[in-house]
Parts: sequence; structure tokens; C-alpha cells
Amino acid sequence: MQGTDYGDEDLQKAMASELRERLKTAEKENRPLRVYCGYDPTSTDLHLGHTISMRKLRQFQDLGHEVTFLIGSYTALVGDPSDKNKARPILTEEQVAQNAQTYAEQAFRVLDREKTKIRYNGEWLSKLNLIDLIRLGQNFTVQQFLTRENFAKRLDKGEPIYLHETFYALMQGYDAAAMETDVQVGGSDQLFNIIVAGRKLQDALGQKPLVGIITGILPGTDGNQRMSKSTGNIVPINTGADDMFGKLMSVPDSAMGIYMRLVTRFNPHEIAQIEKEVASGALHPRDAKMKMAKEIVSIFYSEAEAQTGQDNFIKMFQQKEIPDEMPEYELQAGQTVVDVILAAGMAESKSKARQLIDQKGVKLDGEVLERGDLQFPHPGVLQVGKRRFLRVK
RNA sequence: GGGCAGUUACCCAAGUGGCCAAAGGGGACUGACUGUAAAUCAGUUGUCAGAAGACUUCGGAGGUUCGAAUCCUUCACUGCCCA
Repeated sequence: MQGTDYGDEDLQKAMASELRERLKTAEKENRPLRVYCGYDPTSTDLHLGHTISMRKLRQFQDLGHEVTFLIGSYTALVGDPSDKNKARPILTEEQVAQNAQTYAEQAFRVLDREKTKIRYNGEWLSKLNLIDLIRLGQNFTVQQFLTRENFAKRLDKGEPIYLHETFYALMQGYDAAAMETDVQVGGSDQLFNIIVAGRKLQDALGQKPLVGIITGILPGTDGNQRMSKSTGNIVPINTGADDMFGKLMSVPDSAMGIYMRLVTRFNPHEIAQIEKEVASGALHPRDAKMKMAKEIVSIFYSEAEAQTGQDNFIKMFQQKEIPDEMPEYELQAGQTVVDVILAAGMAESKSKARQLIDQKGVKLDGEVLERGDLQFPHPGVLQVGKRRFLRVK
């Protein structure tokens, strides 16, 4: 139950005791628990936020339970209303399949490939007919949906709530029933879908209601909003050890605690110890964060890669050295400074490039370039802003 | 189906004929400070141009006018009320 977030103590207690009970009966029946978490393949980049539930799954896996990585091929067609209030672009089947593939590949950085079942919820959702859907709907009242935080908010603000959005919960709930789930893992934004929809439908279909493991939500690199691709504050899994380390270091101090709790393997005592040392001044917050960053990187990459990530970080930012690796650009005859910046994709327009130059944000081999309209002076390392580097040849 | 209100840049939002490339806030970006943190301060934030300036933008399409984000027509979308 570590790292969970039910937002309600009674619920947490109930779930904890149900889980204990469920474990006992499973043992008696000599079968593993069926555990799953669903992921909507709406993008291809898995990020740190996704891995929280995966690591929970992994724990169950390591304890010998049966884990299903469910790809929401069908739910992705609806889009989870918890996530945002804007309509999602409708994905084609090919897109879903392709995304799902890359998703699964990345998921195996956390999950045990051998022991993981991958399923698509289109398998059973595509078979439901209208009558089935009506019957499912009979288990819920409109009021139950309207009290959901994200619907209530939109109602309040006079923003549209589309009817099909209410199907999402039904669909997800039906997933749980279709797989005869014992345990479902999901973020606290999934509370309604899991605790209300899943359990109710299972009950209605004569199954024992699942135990919900509700995990906390990880804020993004801004330390504030939940990590999500659309807010542009993600730490992708496939980004490389160095970049992951850097991204983690840019997380505000205020979010360190929640990062340690949700995405490191530190136990509560270790976390308390670190926090105590930081509070007393014995440990520099920066060093605490490095410890955190190294730990997180080493979950997805090797120890050695995590160490290099840290070394490079220190070299680059504490000792202000330029990075070893950076994109390269072949200088064309007659190109101005602005041309190069634009051609290398370091600014989105000439105006923006000029602004950066005016703001003294563009350096060549450490020297500030004052003019953008002049011919590019000479090959070297071009720096745009703090962190964009380009080797111009 | 009927009535009313609304649609402005990345987001929120002001603007109701020229002084509007469009106030203010948020976000983002740059610089200073720093620990690639936070806070703070200064600046930038449609495109093109070295600059003067030019061009495109206020849901879409037409129109009125010397001149439209602002007025008219029409279409689309959203909310509220009634049915």
C-alpha cells in the first residue's frame, strides 16, 4: 500500500483489508491473483508517470501473481474524460496498433517480459452490442457521473460533457469483469473508473468486486501539473540516461518528496532520512536530488549508465563544460547565423532566432554572437539558450 | 424545434468603427542571480525585413465603409433557458 493515494482513509483501509482477504483465498484455492492495469495507446512515449502503476504490477509479478498489461485499444477511441476536457483525435486502428507495440516494448523496462500477458480490450469490447451496453448502463445513475470531480467541474464552468465520455467508465469497468480481475492498479484519477465502475459491474455480473490499488499521481518536470505529454512536462523512458538525469535535476525541490515516494525504490525510512538531512542542512538539496536522479535512472538503465549520466551532468553544468555529444550541422556556403539556427531547428522562425540573438542567448565557442544577419563566422560549438548545443562543421 | 448568450493569439481574458499585431494575467523563452531548483529582477513572446516599414491574424464565408476584432448577412460550433 506504499505510494498509494486514495484520498480517503476509510477507502484505503477497506482496500487493504480486502486485499489481505483476497490473498488468503487465492492461496487457499492455490491460484495467483489476476492483476491488471490498462494503458491507452494515445501516444508512443511512455513516461515516468506511467511507470508508477507498472512498478506496482511488477511487485505483484515478483510475488507470483498473474499480471496483464492491458492496452486500451477500444477505450482509446473514447478518451478518458479524467484526463482532459478536450476531445481527443480519433486514432486509426493502425495508429493504435503501432503505438501499442512501442508501448509494450518500453513497458518491459519495468515488467518481466516472460511473465506479462498483453491483451487488447477490443477483444471483448468490440463484441458488445447495444443491448449489452444498455444493460451495463442500468447499473449507474447520471448523478453518480455528475458528482465525479471532472464532470462536476466542467458542468460548473459551462463546458461541454459529451455523452460518449460516460461510456469510458463503463468500458473500463467491463474490462475488469471480462478478465475476472482480482486487483486493478491505476492512478488516483482512475478512482471512479476502478472503484465505482469496475467493482459495480463485477458485482452485477456475479463476480467478486476487485481490489483497487490507487497510486499517486506524479507531477511533471514543472513540479506542479501532472506529468503528461500535452503539458510538455514529461520525463520519457526512452530518452537516454544522460537526458533523463538532466530532466530529473530540473524538477523543482518541492517535488522531490513525491518523486522519491512514487518512482524510486527507496523505502520510507530512507526517504525520511534524506528529508531529515536536507531539512537540517546536512545534505545539500542539490545532492539529494542527484541521489534521487541517479536512483531513478538506474531503474531504467544500468548502474553504469546512471553513473555516467551523473558524471556528465556535473561536468556539463557544475563545471560548465560543453557536452560530449550533440547534434551536428554541416555549414552551407553563404549561411548567416540566423540561417543556421533556423536550419538546425533551434528556433522556430527567423524572428525567434533574432530575438534569441538580441537577448544574448546565442554563443559560438563561448562568445556571444551579436549579429544574426552576418555570415556564420566559423565552425564551432553553437549554443542557443542554456541547453541547446549544436556542433557546426 | 424555439428564445437568449457566446466563439479574440499557447491558455484565460479585455477590446464594441480609425490611436489594434490587439490591454491584463498565466504559461513559455532569454538574460542577471543560482544548485539546469525555488524565489526575485529585467526583457521577449504573429511572420518577413538590418532598420524605417510591409504583410497575415480576432470561429468560417460574403457584404457595408475611405477604414472592421468591432456594423450587416449567412454558415458552423458551444453554453443556458423553454419544449
